Amino acid sequence: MTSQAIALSGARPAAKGRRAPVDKFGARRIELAEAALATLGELGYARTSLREIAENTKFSHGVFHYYFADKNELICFCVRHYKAKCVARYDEVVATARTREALMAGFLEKLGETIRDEAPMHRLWYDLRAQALFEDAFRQDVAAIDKSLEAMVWRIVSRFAELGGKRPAISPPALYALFDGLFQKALFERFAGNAEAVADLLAEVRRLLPTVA
Amino acid sequence: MTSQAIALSGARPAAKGRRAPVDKFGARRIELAEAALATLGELGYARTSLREIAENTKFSHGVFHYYFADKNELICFCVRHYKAKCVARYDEVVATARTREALMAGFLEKLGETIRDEAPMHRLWYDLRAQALFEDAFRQDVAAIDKSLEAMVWRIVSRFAELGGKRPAISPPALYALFDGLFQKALFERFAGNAEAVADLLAEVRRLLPTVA
DNA sequence: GTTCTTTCTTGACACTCGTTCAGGAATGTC
DNA sequence: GACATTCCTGAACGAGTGTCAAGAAAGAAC
Repeated sequence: MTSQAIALSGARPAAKGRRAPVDKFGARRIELAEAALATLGELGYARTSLREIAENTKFSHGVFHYYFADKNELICFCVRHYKAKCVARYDEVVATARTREALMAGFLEKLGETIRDEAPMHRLWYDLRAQALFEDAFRQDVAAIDKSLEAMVWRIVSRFAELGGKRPAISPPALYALFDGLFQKALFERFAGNAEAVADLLAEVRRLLPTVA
Repeated sequence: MTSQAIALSGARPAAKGRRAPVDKFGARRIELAEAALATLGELGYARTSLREIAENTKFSHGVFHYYFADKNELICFCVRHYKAKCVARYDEVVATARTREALMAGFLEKLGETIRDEAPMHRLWYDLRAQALFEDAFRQDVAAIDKSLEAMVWRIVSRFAELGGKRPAISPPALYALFDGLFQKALFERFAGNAEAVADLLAEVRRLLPTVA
């Protein structure tokens, strides 16, 4: 449900008599968003035009204006959609792991997977977060996503502490700052061509986790 | 000298017989960069055009192309220039402080000052760092700045530990990740209108510093 | 004062952008 | 079948972009 908390919102502009049974409109929005994510992750917010998004798609660029009020709404929807799926994945690890070791292993695995396979999505997120420092339109969505990520990290570490009969030795914001900072660094180095970036990140986290919980 | 390490570079395109005595060219570059920083910090990388930069200036927009190869070089130069000054300021605190308490106080003071008075500069830096995830042209400069910031934080905390007869309990990358993450969060909240953001940051750092060194 | 170089202004060029909208295609409903 | 609604296309618009080049202005050298 945490993953849903940041996923919904952004209903259609003037939905008057829309039937709920099968939400074709919502489904198409998601389809378009997932198609847009590929281009956005490749070029970033500023360099991506709706025309370019549409070109990597079977649709024309006009469709995007039919389903989204403007470019900003599209991008917010995309990132929110992606990050919600991310959070859900980590939460599954927390729900499944029965021992400290299993949780550590599961966490590191997901971490490695996501930074390896979905690096473009993550850089889009950092791009959006930076834009939110300038543009009011992004702030609410970014704040919500950031909050959900902080909560997710806190759930992981809390559970890790619990499985060891301990308590986290650090505040939720500091914990998130730490992990997010390390993640950002690894992401940057990965794009800079450092092949060891992911391994270094995982090693650092493996070393750090037991010291904070 | 650390502040210089990231400040230089970017010589004039085809400097053939330029006299060194008084570097008018370099001085003008700095003057233009400092003027550009105001607009860049207000609008961010993507939304700022050279014409808009020039409008908040006594110069015309053509001058910027006379002194800088292109928009990217201008922006890199601006941010490098600003961050070099930042590092120098913190280093002065480290060099001056004679006790743990003095170092803590000096560090917190500079931290508060800079996030209060120079928030637009900092959001420009985070913007540039995000762009570097997409654009190769920024990567080298961003990596250099990031490295210099990590080293600066390490010098502060090392000295803090030393003054207490201890050693830092955390790796340089993790330390920087932690502080940078908290700073980013505070910056965001400040722009989102949270008046307590700066105070919260300082409180968190005050609590955290003795636990890591 | 004249000449040469450096510095700066101005206007134009060639694009790209988000957005709008008239109209056609597809789909659903009776 | 016909009609209504929803969905989608593609052209057009107006605004804005980085870059460049021609030449004016300022300064230095003699």
